Amino acid sequence: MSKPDASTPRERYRTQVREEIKKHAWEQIATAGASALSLNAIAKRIGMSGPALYRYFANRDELITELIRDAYRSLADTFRARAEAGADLGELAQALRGWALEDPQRYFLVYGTPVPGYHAPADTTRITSEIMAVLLDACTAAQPPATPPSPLETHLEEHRVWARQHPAPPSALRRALTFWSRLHGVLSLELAGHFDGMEFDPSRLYAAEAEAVSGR
Amino acid sequence: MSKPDASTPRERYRTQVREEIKKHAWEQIATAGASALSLNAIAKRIGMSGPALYRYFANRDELITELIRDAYRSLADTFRARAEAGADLGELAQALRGWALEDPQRYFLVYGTPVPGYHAPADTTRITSEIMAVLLDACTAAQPPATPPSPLETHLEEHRVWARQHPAPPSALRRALTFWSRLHGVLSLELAGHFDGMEFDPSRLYAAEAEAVSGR
DNA sequence: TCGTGTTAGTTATAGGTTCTAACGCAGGTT
DNA sequence: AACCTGCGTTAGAACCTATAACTAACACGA
Repeated sequence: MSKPDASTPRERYRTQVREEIKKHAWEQIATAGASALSLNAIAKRIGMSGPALYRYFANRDELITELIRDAYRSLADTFRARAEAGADLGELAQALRGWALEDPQRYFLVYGTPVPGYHAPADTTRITSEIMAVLLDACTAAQPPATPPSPLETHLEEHRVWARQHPAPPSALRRALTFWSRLHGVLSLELAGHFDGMEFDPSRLYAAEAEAVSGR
Repeated sequence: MSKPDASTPRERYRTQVREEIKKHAWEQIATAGASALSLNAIAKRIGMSGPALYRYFANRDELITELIRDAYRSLADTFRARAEAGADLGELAQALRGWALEDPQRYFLVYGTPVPGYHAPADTTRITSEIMAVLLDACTAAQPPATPPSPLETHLEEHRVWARQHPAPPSALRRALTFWSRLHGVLSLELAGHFDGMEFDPSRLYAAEAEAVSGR
């Protein structure tokens, strides 16, 4: 699915088993959440006994880290694909929602409650900045009507290291952040079921926020 | 803290122990998150052996449910207190942020990743609608410049059961929802550490969103 | 004051988890 | 063909939730 399956048959077998483990892990996460992920249960379903799994993942955390990495990778891929197809901010917003609804637990794995001790490995930041780059592209393309920069925008202009070398104007920096935070706001409340009792349609709220953030 | 401690000394002792259990549970959650909450560890720290704790809480879920209820109660109380002190939307936003930063894990317990099987008990919805009522009051007070209702606003007007009997105009319904979702968006990203690498000040973004949602 | 029922605590136990250790064995490597 | 690397096994330690059975202390009515 990702690596070109190198050299030795040993390695090929190894990555194949790793992939199968991850597949079952995703199924388990989708139904019961990440906290209920059991290495034992996965091993048994694959057909091998408990500890064998530790040949492939050092521990539970490493498996989850791998899943998080894959989730980020998946989001970055769909984002980039849509962007290369010429998507504007509104379409990116829709892509984000589609990706989230496709597998809510995957969304929560990335954007949900973090476990206090855990720190993401360095290479996930590379993926997140890839996502951010796509977003900044789209925000820069969405030409804003020239207005005097807000205090927030000047602050962002002074702290723009997170945008790497991207030549986005301050208004685009602000727009990217609000895109992210507003859409995540609606999405996470919806996926967490906080709109459940209420009878309105969350997609309408999402659409309104997406429109507001795409520049009227 | 809540109940007036009724009748018998047995009951008083009982609620006292329950309260101590919850106190230790909160400490544990604050440092290691809700998923790492261990009844055994709590019992030992209190000075009694494991299973004794089951006299006070039927199981782990019931304890966590109780904590969630308390968290909701706490948020509703601070919200209502500020509202009764004449706070407008901007001050409510600040109160929300203060409450969240005070104990991030408490915030996540309420607004974080839900466990798939879990369903909140009926009486928490009463608390949430109390919070919503305060919010709707403030949104109605923030007199919007009369504009033609957006599609979202007419949709909300047609599905306003979640607002109970509150006489908020459609624009206030929309404002309450965006208040909630936008502020939650910034807050949850910040608390989850997604802004960590970036060097800008999240409180500035929050302030900007709070201002935008309070009606310029 | 003396039973009697309730309740809080105990230990023992069952079944679950992650993860380590020690071992056999087969397949790939040389 | 012989080696040896590495996969999978079982055993077991140290946790966890939760139940069962039992004891001790307390509350209260006769």
